[in-house]
Amino acid sequence: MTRPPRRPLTLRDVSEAAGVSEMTVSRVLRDKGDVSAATRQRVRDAAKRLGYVPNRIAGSLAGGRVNLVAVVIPSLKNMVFPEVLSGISEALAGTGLQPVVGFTDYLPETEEQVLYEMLSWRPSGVIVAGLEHSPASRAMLTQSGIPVVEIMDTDGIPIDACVGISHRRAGREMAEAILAEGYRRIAFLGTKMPLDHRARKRLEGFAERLSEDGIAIADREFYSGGSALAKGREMTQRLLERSPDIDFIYYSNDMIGAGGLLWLLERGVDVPGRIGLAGFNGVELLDGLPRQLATMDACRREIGRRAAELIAARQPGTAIVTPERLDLSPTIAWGDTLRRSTRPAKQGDPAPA
Amino acid sequence: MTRPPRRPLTLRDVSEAAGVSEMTVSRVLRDKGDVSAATRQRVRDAAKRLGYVPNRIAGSLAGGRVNLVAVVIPSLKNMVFPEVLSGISEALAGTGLQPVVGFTDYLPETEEQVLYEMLSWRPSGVIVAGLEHSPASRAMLTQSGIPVVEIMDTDGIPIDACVGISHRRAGREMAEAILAEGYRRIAFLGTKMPLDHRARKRLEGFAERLSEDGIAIADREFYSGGSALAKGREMTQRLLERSPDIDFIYYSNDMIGAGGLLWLLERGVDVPGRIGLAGFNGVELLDGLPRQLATMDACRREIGRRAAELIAARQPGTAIVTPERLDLSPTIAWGDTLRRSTRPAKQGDPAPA
DNA sequence: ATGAAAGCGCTAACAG
DNA sequence: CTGTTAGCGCTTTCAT
Repeated sequence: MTRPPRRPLTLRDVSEAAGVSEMTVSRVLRDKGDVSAATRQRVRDAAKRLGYVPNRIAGSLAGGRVNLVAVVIPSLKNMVFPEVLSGISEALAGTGLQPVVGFTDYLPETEEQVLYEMLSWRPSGVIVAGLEHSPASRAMLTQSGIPVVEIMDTDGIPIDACVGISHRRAGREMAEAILAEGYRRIAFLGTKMPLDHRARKRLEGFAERLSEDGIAIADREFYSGGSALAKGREMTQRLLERSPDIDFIYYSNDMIGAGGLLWLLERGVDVPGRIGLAGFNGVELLDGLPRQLATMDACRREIGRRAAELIAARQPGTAIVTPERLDLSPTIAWGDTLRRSTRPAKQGDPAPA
Repeated sequence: MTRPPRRPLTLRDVSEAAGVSEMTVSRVLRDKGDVSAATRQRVRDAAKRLGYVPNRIAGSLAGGRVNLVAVVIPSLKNMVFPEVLSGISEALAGTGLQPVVGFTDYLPETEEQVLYEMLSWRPSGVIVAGLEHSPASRAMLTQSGIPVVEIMDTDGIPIDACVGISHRRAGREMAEAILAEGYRRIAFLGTKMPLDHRARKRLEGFAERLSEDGIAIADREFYSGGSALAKGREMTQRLLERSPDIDFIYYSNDMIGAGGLLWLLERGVDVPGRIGLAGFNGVELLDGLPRQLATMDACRREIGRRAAELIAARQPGTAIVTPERLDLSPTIAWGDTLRRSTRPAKQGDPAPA
């Protein structure tokens, strides 16, 4: 490929083509200040004809305003984040603000670099996943002087503002529901992520609530990498071979939960009679499995939306007062794998074991 | 929340704190030019102590270089794009380039706006999904004078360079395989997306190959929105009620294919004996289903990686010659739902119908 | 309603 | 090795 390296067009080119000052062109292109309809038209035509695209680098430097919002998340592999991003993107559409995304891979050090990188563009706001940051990251965010919204989690003290759910409470509530349905030999299967603070907090809240009823987690196992569905199968199998008397499995996400569910159904195990299951996230993706896995919505899209709205509301000129903490309340989706109470048999149910 | 609006620090602040010229600070911070170890240390300390974050807006304007790569994709809802993005992100890590993502929602007009928006930041390259663009978008990209890589699709003429697969050929090859296995009453189920050119091209190639054997698509149906797994179930059911003699269903994506597969297995239908199935994309997510759906890898991650590498290779200073067309060759993953030839029975197989 | 002048904060290019 | 001088392309401010 060889294309002639053209000098990018500048305001001056348009100004010459339209026969007006650069200033007037600038005014027309930004709809700022009074310009006669005739001039406006000439300028618009010239700009379009030349294919002029303004240089925001220069514009931002001069104007002191940047229409960028930094979004810092761990990864796109974890299905929750694409949805959060969609929410952000949706809410930002029409505000003139644009998301810029960076990934941390759950590494505090990478987060630090990414934040530095993004802040160096002087964005109008930052949305960052989680409340746990390195001291250097905290310092940068605090110093930045722009709105900072920490998302996903509300168990902790936000630097500036936060939008999310309490994962500790989410774990507690699921434990509560499980106990209420009479399960007692309860196991946990999850990701091995020392740095996934939200999964950790869920497990902590979960274990805490169980212990209040004098119950300990009967068995547990952690995994990393690979297809979650397949992992869910394997782990469930190993778990039940090791601890055959387990009557409930709490999974740290819906995908491994679905894997476990499929494995159990294939073996004709009575779910939720003999064994109950629950996951976490409420991934819509799984609607359509033979049975609906019990889960809890992580409010992903709404978190994204609200965080973005918060940033937008804090732009200079907007006098809206915004909360510094938005604690959303996910509710349990009971599905077909948690409630023990009898229900009409469904077509496709395997015979009880 | 009320934080004191601080004046952001500038090079001058660091320069004064360290007792050297702004230029020297600039050199240290960019590791450019020779600076004595002692001075370097003093500058580094001062910058860190003050919490200085350079202003790239100014830097880019002065230096004429922007470390941003614009990535323009339809949406994150379609699972393929998070993976493409991951590939891009991976390949860009370490090059000093940073992806900036924009979404088009499959709308040419939105694409136009997003491109305009992104080009106004004078990025060092553009990665954009698809080969179909509005005339205005084409003009902008051509004018931009920066490397443009169109991804996902190679059926068409790239503006500058492209990386992807031929969806037409993908459709043909799947048709070929299906015919080779002896299926003859073949249906198509897919998304109703007049603007998803890749799905369209797959279907075209597919139908074309069938017709070469004198076979027409026996039935077809399109959907939009909702959970793909559930849609796959519904559509498969309706299809088979309407056309009970169908012996193969080609799905436009793996998720609806998986829905169909689950529905058929629940009913004890012999797959792939009585009816064969195939999807598209090769989503790893589904590894762990009772049967592995036949599919074709869309090379998502690799497309992202190669596109990013191409952009990186075209940066000024890099003299690497890059191809203008990279046509990846996806291969059929036969799974358990396409090959009719007898195979050892697997545990969990339903009895033949 | 339009134009002219003065930077925004940084880096390229040149001096020393 | 370090400093000085000009801008980068736009917007702000002040004239006209």
